[in-house]
Amino acid sequence: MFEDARSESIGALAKAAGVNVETIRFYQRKGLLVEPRRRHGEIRRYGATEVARVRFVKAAQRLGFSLDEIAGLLRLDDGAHCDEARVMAEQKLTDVRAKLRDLRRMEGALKAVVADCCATRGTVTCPLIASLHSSERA
Amino acid sequence: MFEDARSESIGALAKAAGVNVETIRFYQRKGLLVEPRRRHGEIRRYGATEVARVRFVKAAQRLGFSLDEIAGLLRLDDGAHCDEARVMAEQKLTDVRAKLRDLRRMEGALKAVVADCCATRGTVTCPLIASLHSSERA
DNA sequence: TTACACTCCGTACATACGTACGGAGTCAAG
DNA sequence: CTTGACTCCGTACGTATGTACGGAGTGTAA
Repeated sequence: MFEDARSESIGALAKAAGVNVETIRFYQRKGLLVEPRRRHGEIRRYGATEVARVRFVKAAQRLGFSLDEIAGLLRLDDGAHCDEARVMAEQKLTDVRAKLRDLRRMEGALKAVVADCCATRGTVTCPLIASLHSSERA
Repeated sequence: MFEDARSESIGALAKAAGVNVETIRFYQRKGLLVEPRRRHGEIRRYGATEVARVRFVKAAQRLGFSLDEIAGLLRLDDGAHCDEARVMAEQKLTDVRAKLRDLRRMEGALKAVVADCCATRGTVTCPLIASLHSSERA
C-alpha cells in the first residue's frame, strides 16, 4: 500500500482500492470522494486516505447501505456540526443494531441447515425464513 | 395477519408484506415466489407462507443480499439436494459472519461517535472508516 | 345485474449503481 | 521529442430492482 503523500494517480488508487477507475470518478460525482485540485493542469494525485474511503464505501455497501446513506455516514466525520453528527450516529446505530439482530438470526438458521439439513426434512417451515420472522420493519 | 388457507388476493398479500403489488409480480417473474395456479380462470390466492417469504426477501435485502443470492438462500430449503444445500449454507454462513464482523466494527465506531464526538475532534482518521480497515475482501 | 374495485398480463418507464467510449491533454521511458 | 500508456471529461450504455400503464377479465355488494 502507498502512504498518504497524495502522490498516486487515479489508476493506482483504483487498483489499491480494488475498484474500477470509472467507479472512482462516479463516487467523485456523487460527492463520496473529493476531487483533489489539479495543480498547473497536472493530473490529480491521491493517497492512503482515499484508498481507505473507497474501501469503506464498498464495505458499507456489502452491509446493505445505499450510497446516499454512506455519504451520510461519511459526513459524520467530515463536516457536520457536532450535535447533528451525534443524532445521525444514533440513528445509524439503531439501524446497524437491527441489521446485527437479523444477521445473527440468519447465522443461527444457516448453522442449523449445515448441522442437520439431512435430518430434518420434515420441517414444514423454512428455518431461514423463520429466522427473520419477527424482524418487523417498514 | 391471515392464516395459510391460501385464500387472499395478491393485493392483500402485498399489503400484509408491506410491498407494492407490482413487486409481488416482479418477484414471481424472478422465481422468488411461486405463482399459485388459478383454478377455473379465477384469480390467484395466497396465504401466510407467501407473506413470510416476501418479508424474508426484504429483510435479506437490507442485509446486503442481492435477489439472486436470496433466491439461493431460499433454494436451501425448497428443493436443492441435501449435500448441495449444506455446501451453499456453509458459503452463506461465511458471508454472513463476515458481514457480522464488519457490522460489529461499525457499531463500535458509531458508539464512539455518539459517546465523544465533541471530545475527540482532534482525531486525524475517521473512526468509522478505520472500523472497516481490516475487512479485506474482493 | 350493474357498478366499481381489483386482478391479470405485457410492456414501458424509473432509479441506483456503475461501465464503456472517444477525443483531447499529460506523463515518463527510450 | 516521440511514443505508448494513462488521465480527463462528457455522454452514452448496461444491469438490478422495481413502478406505472392500459385494456381485458374477475369479484362483489348495492
